[in-house]
Amino acid sequence: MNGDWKPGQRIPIEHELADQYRCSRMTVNKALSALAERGMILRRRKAGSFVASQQIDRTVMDIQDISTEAELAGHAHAHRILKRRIEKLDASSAALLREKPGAEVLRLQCLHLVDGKPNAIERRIIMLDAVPLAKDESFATVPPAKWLLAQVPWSKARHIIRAVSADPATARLLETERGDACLTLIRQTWQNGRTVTYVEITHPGDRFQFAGDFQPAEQEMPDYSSWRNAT
Amino acid sequence: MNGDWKPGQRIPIEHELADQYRCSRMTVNKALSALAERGMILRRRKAGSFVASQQIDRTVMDIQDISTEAELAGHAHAHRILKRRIEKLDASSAALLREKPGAEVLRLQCLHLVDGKPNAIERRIIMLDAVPLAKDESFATVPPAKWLLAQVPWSKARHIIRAVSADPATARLLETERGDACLTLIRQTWQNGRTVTYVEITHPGDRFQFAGDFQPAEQEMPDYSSWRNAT
DNA sequence: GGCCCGCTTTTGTCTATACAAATAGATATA
DNA sequence: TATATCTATTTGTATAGACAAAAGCGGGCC
Repeated sequence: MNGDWKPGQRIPIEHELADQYRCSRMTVNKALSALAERGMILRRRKAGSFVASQQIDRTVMDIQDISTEAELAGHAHAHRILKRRIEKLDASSAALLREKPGAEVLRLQCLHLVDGKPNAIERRIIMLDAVPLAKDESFATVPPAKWLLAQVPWSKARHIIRAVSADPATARLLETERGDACLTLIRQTWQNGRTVTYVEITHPGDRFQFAGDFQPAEQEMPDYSSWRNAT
Repeated sequence: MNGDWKPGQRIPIEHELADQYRCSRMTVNKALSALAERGMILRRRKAGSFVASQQIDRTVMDIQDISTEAELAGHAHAHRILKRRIEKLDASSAALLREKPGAEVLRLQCLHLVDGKPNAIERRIIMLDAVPLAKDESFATVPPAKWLLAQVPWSKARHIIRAVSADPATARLLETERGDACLTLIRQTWQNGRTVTYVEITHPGDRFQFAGDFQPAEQEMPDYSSWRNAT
């Protein structure tokens, strides 16, 4: 439809729309459900469907594994494991992960190089009760993210994007100046409610950014047009 | 459907699945279509459905207008217009917007305060041919983002998230140290293929982050929490 | 070989019907 | 007045059946 309804306004019930556009209620329902999933309208049983106020900007970002991303873009990727240690989860890390301390974890630190230049530092915690196989994996050839994706199908993820100033160690590894702005992606993934891994990936701010596009409905929904010129 | 299929593998055709799970093909189709929409599987007519090989991490981020976000979180929001000037689009800005130079634009600079503390600097360009009404708007009471959303329903948006070091002017306005890491969100919105506005919003890195969650398929998320008062 | 043309498989979508689930609003009750 | 209960409305979901659209496959033909 071409903007003929205003935000907050209630739209006709499915049965009326079905009559109006001479199609079945199932068809209307499918179209409206799609709109609802994209946040264009809000629906409640018995109350009806309402045009959402267009204040939320929902952006879909494809956040990929570094090595995959580099390969797709035609760049060479390499990584070096800087630290690899099995230990008990300490209190501060446990709080970060919202897990209880004492669990056996594998702690990794890893430098990623794209076209020979340092591109990211990866600091990762792997819960060994969720991924016991990681105990015997060196990660020398396959980067941790790739290995984990192949091993464990995650079922939920949480992302945080932050800007931080490079501390001395980070600056040295990323070959940038101490204090320079860095972009940090924090990701925690779960499977069946259990934490699989928690990772902080820090990129030099002058060599990295996140991008996302979004088109709200209309273009991608040809369902719409079939309402108009219905038989 | 609990992880019993591997990437690249073909999954049974809809009719077989319907038989296997004792449900109608429509139900299977709906489920598989949902998986396809989330990128979990790939489907081709006559060829079949395949488990997607590359696990792309797709994250949905709700990037809101600052004032709206602050209000929702129960914080006080205020803004001050620092600059407001009508000018012709210069060459460097034109390149940034991928528009041709010379177009008449409104250039705004605006400081956002949350609970009295500086939270963001907004540097915005509004294309006046797309939004002629902006020429007579002072933006003193309604922040530009809110005003634009009410005026122009955007149809496409592009986002970039960057980390940058605060330059002296930015640092002074945000009451932070020069060189401190800042998180910059760049957003360009279009309507019917024409640029409406381009904005860079710079937050102090120690006071701001972006967060996003994602659950792939399976359990749907009933998202009625963000219910808004409908008229 | 290479090209064109149907055949067939598989997904895509619509229809009509049915019943379930949530809940706004009305009604009864304390 | 406030609270509990009922009811009617609206969305949510499932079903079987039908046909459309894309595309892989093979046959026939040059």
